[in-house]
Parts: sequence; C-alpha cells; structure tokens
Amino acid sequence: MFRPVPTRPDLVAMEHEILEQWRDRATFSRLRAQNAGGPHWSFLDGPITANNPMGVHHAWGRTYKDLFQRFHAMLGEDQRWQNGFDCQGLWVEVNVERDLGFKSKRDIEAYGIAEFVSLCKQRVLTYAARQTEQSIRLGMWMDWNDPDELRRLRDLLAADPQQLTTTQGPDGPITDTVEMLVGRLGMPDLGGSYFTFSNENNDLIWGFLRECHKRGWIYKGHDSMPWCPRCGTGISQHEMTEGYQDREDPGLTVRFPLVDRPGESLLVWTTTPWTLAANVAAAVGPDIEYVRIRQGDASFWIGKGTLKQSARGTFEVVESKKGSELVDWRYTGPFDDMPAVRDAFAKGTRDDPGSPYVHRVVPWTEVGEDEGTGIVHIAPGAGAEDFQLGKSLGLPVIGPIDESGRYYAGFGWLSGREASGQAEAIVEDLERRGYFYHLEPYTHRYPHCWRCGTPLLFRLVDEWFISMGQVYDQPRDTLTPAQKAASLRYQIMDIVDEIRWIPGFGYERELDWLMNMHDWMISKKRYWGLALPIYDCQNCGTYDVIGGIDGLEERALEGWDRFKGHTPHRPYIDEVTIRCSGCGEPVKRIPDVGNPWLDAGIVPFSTIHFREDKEFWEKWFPADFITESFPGQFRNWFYAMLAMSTVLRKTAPFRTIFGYGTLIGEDGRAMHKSWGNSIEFDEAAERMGVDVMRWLYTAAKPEDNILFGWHTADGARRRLLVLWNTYSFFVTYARLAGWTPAGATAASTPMDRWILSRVAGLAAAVEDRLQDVDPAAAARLIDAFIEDLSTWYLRLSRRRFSRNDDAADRAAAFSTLHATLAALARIVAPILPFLSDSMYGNLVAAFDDSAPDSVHLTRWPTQELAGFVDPALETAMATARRVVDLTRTLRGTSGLRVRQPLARMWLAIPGADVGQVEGLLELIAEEVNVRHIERIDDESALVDRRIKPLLPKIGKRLGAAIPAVMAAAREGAFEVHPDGSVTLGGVTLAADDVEIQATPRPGTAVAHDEGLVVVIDTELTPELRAEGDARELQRAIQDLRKDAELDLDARIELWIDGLPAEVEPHLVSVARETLADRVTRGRPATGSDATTGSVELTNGTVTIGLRGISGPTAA
RNA sequence: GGGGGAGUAGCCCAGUUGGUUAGAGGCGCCGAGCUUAUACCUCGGAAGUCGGAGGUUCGAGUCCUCCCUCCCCUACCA
Repeated sequence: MFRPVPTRPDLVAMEHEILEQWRDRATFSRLRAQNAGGPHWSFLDGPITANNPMGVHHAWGRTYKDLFQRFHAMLGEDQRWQNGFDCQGLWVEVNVERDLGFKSKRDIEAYGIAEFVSLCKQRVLTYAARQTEQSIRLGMWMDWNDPDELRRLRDLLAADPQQLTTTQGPDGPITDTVEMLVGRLGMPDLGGSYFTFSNENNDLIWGFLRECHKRGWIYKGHDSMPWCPRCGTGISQHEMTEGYQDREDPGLTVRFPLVDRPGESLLVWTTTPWTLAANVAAAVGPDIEYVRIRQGDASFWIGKGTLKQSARGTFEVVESKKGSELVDWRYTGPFDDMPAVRDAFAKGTRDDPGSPYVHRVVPWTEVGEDEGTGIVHIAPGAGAEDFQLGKSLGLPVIGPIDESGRYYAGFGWLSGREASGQAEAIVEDLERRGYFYHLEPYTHRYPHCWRCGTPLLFRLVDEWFISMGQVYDQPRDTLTPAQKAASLRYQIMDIVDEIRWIPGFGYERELDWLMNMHDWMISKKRYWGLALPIYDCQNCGTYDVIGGIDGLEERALEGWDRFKGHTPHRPYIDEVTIRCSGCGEPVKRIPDVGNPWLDAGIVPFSTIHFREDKEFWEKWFPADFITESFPGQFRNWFYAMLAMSTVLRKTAPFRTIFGYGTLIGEDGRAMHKSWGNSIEFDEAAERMGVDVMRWLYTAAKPEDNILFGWHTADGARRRLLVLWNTYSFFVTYARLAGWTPAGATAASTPMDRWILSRVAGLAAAVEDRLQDVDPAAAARLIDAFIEDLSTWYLRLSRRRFSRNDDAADRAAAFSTLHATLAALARIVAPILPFLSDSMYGNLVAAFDDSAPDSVHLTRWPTQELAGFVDPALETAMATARRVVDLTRTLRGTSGLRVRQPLARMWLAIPGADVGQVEGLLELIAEEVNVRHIERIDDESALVDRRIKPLLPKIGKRLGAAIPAVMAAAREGAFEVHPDGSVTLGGVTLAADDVEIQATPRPGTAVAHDEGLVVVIDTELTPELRAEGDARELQRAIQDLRKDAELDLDARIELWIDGLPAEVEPHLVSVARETLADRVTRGRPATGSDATTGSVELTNGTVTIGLRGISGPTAA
C-alpha cells in the first residue's frame, strides 16, 4: 500500500525528512559513483563570499546551479560538484574591523596584522560553515565540507595556528599544522569546497602576474586616484560598480585676484573646497569668450555664457576677451602663504625649474560653460583630470591629504584636519580674507566606496596596474595580428566571441566594458588578501615579479625561515627579502595586497588542478557552464576569468554563461532590513519551504529582477499544491481501492493515452529547454502540464477512480495516473528535489526493488516514454477542450448550470480534426452534461455571418477606401458571391482577402472559435428538469457530508423531507452516490445528532438531514 | 554628462513587417459556476487619455521629432 498523503502538505517537514533520507542513504555519493567515468559536464562555481550568512538572493543563483547539475546528472554525466568560497579582501576586513570596533588602519596595525589576518581567516571559516549548512538546506548537492570540521579548524586556528591536527580527506587522513591545512582546503587530497585564500590559489595568481610582467604589462602608476579615507586604500575602476550616489556638495565660487590687473579677479567654481589648498592653476577654454563685469568697486572675469548662472546681483559688462588671451595671467591663490604651497611652487615648473612658480591661467579645451564660471580650478594632486592636465603642462603638484584623508603638515590651520569635513571652515576663512564670492548647494552624482559608503577623495598615490593595451581608433575586424598582440583588451574580446552569452545582451555588455576599461589596478593598501609578489627596488627602480612560492624561496635573501610554515599572507610573507635583479640590493615586497577579483579570476585554473594534475585539468577545462548574477560581474568575475585565461592559455575559460538579474523586495525596492521588506534565507526556507523558493526562481525570467516576498511565494506554492493534490488524490483512492503498481502501464481510454502522450512530450520538451539553458520555459511547460493533469485529465476521470465497477477500467486509470505521476516526479526532480523524491519514494521506490531508491538516481525519462507520444490525439484533445470551454460559456450566458442536463447540442468542427475528435464526443458530452451531440457540417442555419476584411492584405491596395469597407463590414452590408468573393462598401474583394466568421444570432446560444461552432439546445423538458433537480439534491447532500466532516467512505443515514414527486424516481441513485444506507422520509428527531440543511429545487424546498452510521470507517 | 532600455487596466506585464472594437498571461477586485482530491479550479465582469505634445499615413500602442519620468550601463568635467 502507498503511504498516506495528507491533503494539506507540510512541505517544510517533508523537506527535512528527505534531507535526512539523503544523509542516511548517502544518496549523493551514490549518484557520483553511478556517473563516475561517464561523459563529463563541467560546471564551474563562481565563489560566494564567505562573509555573512547567505541570503535569498544567493538562493536564486544556487537554485540554477543545483538544478543544472542535477539535470546533467540525470543525463548520466560525470561532474566535479565543487562549490567555491571567496575569502580574501576588503569585504571580510571591514566586518572584522567592525566587530573589533576599529576606526582606522592604525587600529589594525596596533592590534597586530598577524592576529587581524587570522581573524579574517576565522571569519571566512565561520561563514563557509554557515553557508554550507544553508546550501544543504536549499537542497544543493555539492561536495560539501563537514561544517563542524570547518568550525573545528577555525577554533584551532584561533588557539594556535601551528599546532598539528588531522582531518579526513577523500583518500584518507591528512595531518599538518592547522594553518597549512586551512591553506590546503579544496585541494584534491582534502576535497570539499575550494577557498580562494588557499595556497594554490594565491600561488597561481603569482604565476599569472609573473606572466604579465614577462610581457611588460605590469607597471607602477603615479596618479590622482579615487581613494577611500576610511579604508585607507585606492579604489580601482573595476570596483566602482554601484559606487555612485547622489550627494549634495557646496557649490562654491571663489575669487582669484589677478597679480597684474589690480582690482580684477577670476571667478572660479568648485564643489570640493578642500582641494583649493592644492590649487595650482585656473583653466580657461581657449575659444570661449570671457567678459569682465563690474560690481561695485570690484570686477571679475567670467565666461560670457555663464553669466546667468554665476554672476550674482547687478553687474555691468566692461570688457571682453577670448580665453586664449587670458592664458598666462598670474593670480594669487587663497592659500599661498601655506608652507606646503610655497615649497611646491619654489621648485618652479618642468620647463622653467629655476624660478618660483606663480598661479596662472592655463588653456584647456575640456572647459565648458554648462556649469560653473567657465574658469576651472586645477588641483593636480586632488583630481584625475587635473593631474593629467598638470602633467602635460609640467605644473607643480600639491598632494594635500594622507591616507586617512587628513591634511598633511604644511597646510597651516588645516593640517591634521579631515579634508572632507572642512567645507564650512574653508568658506568662512575665505569670506574673512576676501576670496569668497558665492555659495549654494549643488547636488550631483559622486563616487563612494563600494564597501563602506564613504565618499571618495582623489589622492596622489602610487598603485600597481596591469596594462590593458591601447584602444585603436578603427573597427575590431580591421586590426592586424601585431596590433592585437600589443593590446590585451582585443585578445580578450576574441575570447568573448567564442562564448555563448545568455541573455544575449551580456555579450555586448562585456565587449563594451573591454573597449572602455582602463588599466587594471591590482594593488590595495590593505592587510587581508593576496600578497602581491612585486619587489620594487628603492635603490635602482627595478621591480621583480615573483611567479610562485618556490621561485621566492630560490630568490630569498633573508627572512625565509620566518615565513616558512605560513600561508602566503601578511605579515609573514613580508619578512622575505630578495636581491634586486637590477642592482643587487636587498628588496622588500611592496606592502600592498591584491585586487580580490584576481582571487576569483584564477579559479578555472587553481580549482581544476591546472598545475598538480594536467590530465584532470585538460578534461574539465574549459567549463561548459557558469551562472551568476549579472550586476557587477562583467567587470569583475567574468572579466577577471577572461583576462587571466587569455593571458595564461588564450582560450575561453567557459563555454556558456547564463546570467540573471537582481532580487529585490516585493515592494519593488531593494531589500533592506530597516525597510521591513527583507527576508532571511533561513526564515524563508522554514516558512515557505525551499521547493517553493526554487520553483519561484526557476519560473522567473532570468533577465528581469525578481520581486521576492511572501505573496510572490504564495503564487509559486499554489502551483505546487495543485501537483500535490493530484498526487494526494491518487494515493487516497489507490489506498481505498487497494491498488498497487504491477506490470506495464495499461492505458485504455483516449484520455489515458492523451495524458501519457502529454507527459512523454513534456519530458522531451523540458529536456530540450534545460539543454538550451532556458529554465523559465521548462517551468512554464511543467506548469501547463500540471494544469492539464489536474483540471482536465483528473477532473474528467475522477469517477473511474472512485465509483467504478469496471475493474479493468479502474486498473487502467490507476495505472495511467501512476505512470504519469512517476514520470512527472522525474521531470521536476532537478527543480523540486524534495517534492519529487517524496513522491517518487512513495509511488515507485516502495514497490519496485529494481528501481533506484531516489528519483535523483534515475535517468531522464524521455527515451522510456517516447512510445506514448501521440501528437494527433493531443491536437484533437485540445479541440475537445475548446468545445467544452465554449459550451460552458454558453451555459453561463444562458443561465443553465452544468448540473442541469441538456437534451442535445450541435457541433461544427474544422475538417482536419474530425476523425480524432469523433472519438472524444462521448467525453465532451459527459463533461458538459448533454445527452446527445450532433455533428453538423454547415453552421449557416444556426448563425449569422460576418465579414472580416484582412487589412494587412488589402490595406496598401485600397488606401483611402478602407474606412468605407470597414464600416460596411461592421454593419453587415455585404454580398457574398458564388466564387467566394465579397462586395462591400463599393469594392469587391477576392475570397482570400476576407475571412468569414460565424456570429451568434440573437436569441440562440451559439459560440464559435476559429471555425469551431457550438450550439446548445436550451429547451428543458420536465424530465430533464427532474434529473437536474436530482443532481442538485445530490450536491446538497455531499455538501452536508463535508459539513459533518465525514470520511470519504463513511456510510450515512439520510432524512429527506418535501421531495417533489418528479424527483422521486431518482432517489435510489442519489442514495447510492451519497453512500446512504438508510433513507427516511421526514426530518430527523429533535435533538438528534444529525446534520441538517435544505436545498431549493424547481418545485419546492427539500429539507435534508444526515448522520454517519457508526462503524470502523465512520468519523 | 555620455550610451542603452522602458513607460499599456489597481499591480506585474504581452502586444509580431503600422490595420481600425488594445489585450496573451499572472496577481488583486466583483459576480457566477464547478467540486466528497483541490478554502481549489472554471467561466464571466469591471476598470486604461497605450507617459505628454506634435508629425508622417486612408489608418499609429507600433514609425519620426521634442519634452517628462523611471531603470540599466558608463563616467571624478570644475
């Protein structure tokens, strides 16, 4: 017997049961063993940052990852099943700092870098364990580490990183120091997830950087770069994603008094008053017209086109000059008395190093008049464009702020103050000293730190870059091999061409990024991350890039013993010095760590054992498939992998990339804890169930955002409940009938053959959609099938399961539904791993010892089911359903409920379907409760005709005559000729220029749809009415049974009072249908425990009473 | 600032090379029906200046111009 299935499922409890079952039966490892050695399918997991518990947005991508892995496993394909954790970088540092209450890098230095780095590692292990548990809960099958083991390593690491410990690898125990074991996680001998902080990962990045250096692409840049004063590090262009936010800054106009033109000043506008102390020049557009305006005693130079926005109060234009005429005018800066400014100016310019520099007007073609005064404040030490301009003119540079964003010494009262907070003080100071002109708030988009949200400043720094090569001013396909060889970006583009991007716009977006990206800034002035293997000689300027730890040992001059036994992280790695290859002096490693996308970009190599197992690598590289959320990844993970793979192997690291959008709250806003629209993964899993979540994600259009919330989930759950109810129905009646599966599927009726054909087609179609990476389409197909199964097959077949004296027919029905549900369980298995396995276990595994004990160990069923496919039957059934729909509509509009039998209906069916539909007439008759169906060939006697001119065909030809033709068609003013042509509105149209449609004649019940015409006979005889009344009575009794909460098979005692005579003959069958063993005339005795009710019939009201007859099956 | 996309019913949104009565689907609402698997399903209904203004055309949600709003990509213009 089947295990009973409740009508209202507890999906969450069921999921926990299945999880336990998988664990107890080692289902996953048996799947891996089963597919080992088969054709392989290579999935590469994009690492999830192990820095926090995973969120519902991660569950979206992880659903895709799991469903495709499971699907390919059902195709018998061997896989690596390796999850990845992203471990290094500012993400983790910022959280550890926060936990410790640190405010700046000085706090970290004081705390100790070794201890800080250890805490970062510990945090990663904590959340890797947590995310592992959550992913398992999601049903994600991967080669997971034991979360408790990860936490054990974390605790040992905290206690003493150098203690020895043993952990279990796939091929036996491994013993090493805790620190080194942690550094070896994910390697073949340890198994489990890969961790980007691993020794191997770091080492291979060194190799990559060495390769870049060999080609001359690594360089040190000196520039004004975006800088986060809180994090104390530069922010690369690659990291600017989502870094722009609206911000209100002071829009300050200041006066720069001209040295040689007494009483006259330049007016200059800035939104960053803190940079005024670094002012070196004022730029004008050489071709812009400037005017001098007089206001009181003073007069000001200003761009003519900016007068409206910049000049305040009344003024008089007294003079006009072109920008080029202003060039070289000298002016007094507002902070000229500061030592730092004096020192910088004392050295003079590049072209005139002898004499001290004085602020002056310089030409710059970029100057515009849309904003500001048309005269631009230039501070090369505090702005990227300023720096470039200053460099080209050889101007002095003043770098005003240190790494925490405070003014250096030499800036008078500003020294030591935070630059970002000085606007007000500077304005006051300028006002007092007569440099102030005007101030008003200005809102604009301003870059912020992507990690901590602090507004970025531009700061003079040395950073390390990988050159991406020049951009040629010519189409890509006209580039010569030599040009490509010289420019990495074009080499990457060629790789991008080889990849299938889903959705397609990803391809253009990646190319766009590659075309516009700047050089890759790989350095970060922080602590936790890849130690950049760059050794920059302070003596001679030579820099070496070391290609691996082994290479470092060879070159090590001093400190190797202090590093040995540690993972290649700060501070230990910093101990090692090498001999400069240029001058022989000892050189230290630059203190910078690496851009974290180097860590993730190398994984197609590091995690597929590029170095330690070439054969393995050749087999699994490139990955067949990766999938990640789009935002940011074009410049991050996708980019990093492409760049690194291009350099190392000149091949694509993956063949297909499937991207998806962003998950936001149900209210259409980003999920935010304080907005109350945020849902934690754990809460979602335990309240809605993960199959519901997985269905929601699978059915979503990947390129759109998902509005995630409890209501969205309700929609998904509803679909799953329909499936569940079908399953529950089957089990309920199979148990009642004592039916169990045996032998081959025995379909008998067209209905049986139809549903089997449908499920067979579904298997093939879903396979096709999943092969083509279109999970949403697969979900739609499944959704439509569940609807067909429930509202058509089952709805029309119910009686065959419950009150069927024909044993063979009943067995056929059970056999068909069983086969259908068993096949469906396998088809939905990749998407709904829990529900499917629960169904499969009960329906199949429990009865068939030769079948695998989990649906996930079965093969995709397309081939097995192929014999059931019957397209002609499916087409006919679609027609039959349409007929039923039309008939229901007719009944609705005629006020004839379906319970009321009708004598007959007429049906016209387009030729092609006739043969097949003929066999379904009985089915239609039963479903719409009509005694006889008459087929008619020509419906003209029953309907009016209407002409629909086919506008796309005739529109161009007739032009202005169209309105008249259409009006005639609407009014029915047309004449049909024997040859099928039609005259209307003064025009004759050929037969194929029009469509003739049937339309109901007033007073008749006719419906039509694409040639299908249905007419019902609305005449009711007394006999038909009596029969309708009987069904009405029966319905009322069944309702009462439900009210009385009786079991489906409970026998009852029935009281009937006031039954009209004409319904009397039907009472026996009513009693039979309602399982009434005893029928008493009159009402139940007062005080009886019977349930009572009444029903309106055509000729009077009937009172009903009923009561369960006590017995083993009574409630 | 530059590039791209989108604005259609209370909401999420389809709408094919321009075709006259704007609607495929989903949610919500209203009404009815069906049902001893289904507090489920089916059928029907209401409601829209198709972001705004012009233009091309016999005819525009669809094509063109300008404007408004939102989103995405990109960007230190001061």
